[in-house]
Amino acid sequence: MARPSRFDVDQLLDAAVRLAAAGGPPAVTMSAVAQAVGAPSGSVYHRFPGRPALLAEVWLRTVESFQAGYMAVLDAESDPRRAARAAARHVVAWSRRHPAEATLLFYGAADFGRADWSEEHTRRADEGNERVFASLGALADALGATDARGRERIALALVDLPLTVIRRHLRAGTELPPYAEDLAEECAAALVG
Amino acid sequence: MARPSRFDVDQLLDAAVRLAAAGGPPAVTMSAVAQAVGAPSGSVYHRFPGRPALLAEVWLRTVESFQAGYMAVLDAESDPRRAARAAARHVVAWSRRHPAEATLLFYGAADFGRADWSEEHTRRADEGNERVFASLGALADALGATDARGRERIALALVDLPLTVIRRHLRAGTELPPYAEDLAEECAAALVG
DNA sequence: CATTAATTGGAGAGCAGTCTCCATTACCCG
DNA sequence: CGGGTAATGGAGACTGCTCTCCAATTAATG
Repeated sequence: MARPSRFDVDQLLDAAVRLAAAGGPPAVTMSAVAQAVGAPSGSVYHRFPGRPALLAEVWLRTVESFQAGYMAVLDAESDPRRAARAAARHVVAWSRRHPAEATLLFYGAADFGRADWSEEHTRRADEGNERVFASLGALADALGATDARGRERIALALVDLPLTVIRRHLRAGTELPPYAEDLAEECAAALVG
Repeated sequence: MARPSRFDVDQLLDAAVRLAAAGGPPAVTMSAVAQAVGAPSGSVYHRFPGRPALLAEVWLRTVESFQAGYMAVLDAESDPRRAARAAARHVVAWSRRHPAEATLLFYGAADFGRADWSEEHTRRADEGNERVFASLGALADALGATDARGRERIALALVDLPLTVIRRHLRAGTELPPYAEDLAEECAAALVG
């Protein structure tokens, strides 16, 4: 029906992810993305109404991809202790497979301009978080963690700590060692008790 | 000898810390700092040769203040297990006392424009890190952690994990609960073994 | 009181990035 | 083969930030 597109949304988002991983969210400028794929800036504005929308999509696509895999792992295992270990491993394995995307996770939605997002984008972000929060809460119950402190300890063990293992190496610029998955799993197990 | 200054370095850095905590490093513009203290932009350039130097000083003053207190705690206690617990507690206690500064720790030197820093600033950053790394290495030895993996686990327990406890709440916007110090200490103990 | 030196105060040049606008291009369909 | 449609390609207005420059101000000093 019309002229075929040379630049599709995912191609632009991929470039944006690379830029963000290399230089942080501020490096994701409309012109930089355009230049990265060899397009004029007008083409970027054809796909995204503005920079806030582009940043929101970069963030949401990354986080939702991470969360989808994470929750799949949580739900696949019925024994809570084994689910906990698998979850911790998964975080590291996912980051190993998606290094640029993992880098983005160490920023927050705020760094991607959440304040300027559309209501729709904000809602998507909140819903994703709530879903993970709910799954994690159910697992915490199964593990006998009843109060806020116990739940926090579970969240630390299954999400934050594995991510931190990655972060140490990204920060230092050293390569992720082969034992990273084991380390995350064994630390998670130690914290879950 | 001369006209007295209305705006001193620390006053400008304090404002910069507040801006960075609220809006991330990109929010620390020369004009924003000037406006925050009620000065014209020229006055900021009188104290700092440019934005890279300002960002470097903001980062280094914060990190060095954190590291000084941290190493004092590590050195004050000779029993390694007690030192470990005290260190974890200290990270949380320091962050509670310095919420804005703690927020900055979740960025990296790269986000504060390390690539544009002077050689002097880069050196200061590296030296601080090496000192902490050395102290932590000594403690790891005392705890019987010999290989890279064991050392990494110690670092996770004594630095990254306590910081992560803070980060969860800063991200979510919830207040730091009173049990945070205990939680960090008990998690660190569990990881140190 | 005049000199001197450090500092303020602010105007504005230059630049980078966002976003608008619209002519042009290329494909699909009847 | 020509009309309709979706996309490109790029020029340029506008905005906000960095940084320069220099006159005006203020206090200590001899």
